[in-house]
Amino acid sequence: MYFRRVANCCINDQLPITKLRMMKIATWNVNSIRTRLLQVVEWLQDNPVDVLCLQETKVVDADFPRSQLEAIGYHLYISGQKSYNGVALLSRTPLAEVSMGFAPVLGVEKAGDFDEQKRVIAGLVGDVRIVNLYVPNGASVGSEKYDYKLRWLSVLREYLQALMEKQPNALCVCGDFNIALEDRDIYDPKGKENHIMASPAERQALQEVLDVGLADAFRKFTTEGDHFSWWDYRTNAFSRNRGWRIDHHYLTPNLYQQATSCKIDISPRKLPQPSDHAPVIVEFSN
DNA sequence: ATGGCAGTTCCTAACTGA
Repeated sequence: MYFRRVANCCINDQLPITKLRMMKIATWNVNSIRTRLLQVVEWLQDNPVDVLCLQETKVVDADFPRSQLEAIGYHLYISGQKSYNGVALLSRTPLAEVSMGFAPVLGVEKAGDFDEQKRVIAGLVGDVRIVNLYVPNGASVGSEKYDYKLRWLSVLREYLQALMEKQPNALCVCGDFNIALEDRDIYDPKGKENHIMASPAERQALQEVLDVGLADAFRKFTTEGDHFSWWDYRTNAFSRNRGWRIDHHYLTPNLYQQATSCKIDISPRKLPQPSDHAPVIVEFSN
């Protein structure tokens, strides 16, 4: 019901079957779209996903490198700023109801100043609403930015709650969350209790977001640790697989049920001049 | 304990990231 049924057809004019409709949604923090453009183009040619959610584009909308991405068949929806943050949705079909920031859903008063940083873009593909997020990093536990991160997550919870109440679509909330929710999401969780991305208050804040009714697509298929989506550029962290799983797809139950795989593609992380994050792809079938 | 590396701009120094 969340995908268009493509066609009913018959085998030997007897058995009507319905063709399955597949859909792939990927998320990738590219750490500057201008620096990573060729890698993104080549990755999309090898992995023609329906929607790619980008974070940390680091460019104002007027300077976003559109043409090469449009040339390979993607519609672009972008919300960027100078130097920092910035999110984008790339879709093979036009998206409906595209919105940037919290204000279109929460109103300007509740959104406050949180939309000054470009971290939220959402749109509707078929009956699936995709929310693409770049959650604040938080610097260090106890810092002013850490407090901002916690307050931002509180606003996010209200935003998602409102989205689900207004229009109960199938919801895919994905992006760079800058939080490893569980110890198995970190290469070595020992001594990380006071570490940014692993502190109890951050995890609790994210859990409260998920409590609106979202589940981790990756953990439907993979329970063990040692699967990561981000590796520090320093100290050869990638070659030693000292990583963190901080890029996620969180799904409402209807969509969670339809998920058939969720995989991290580490191959772009091996390239020269890589992003420090790897793309993560979830696949659905109805 | 500290810094390691990378991207951007206020560009050869300072900032942010995670």
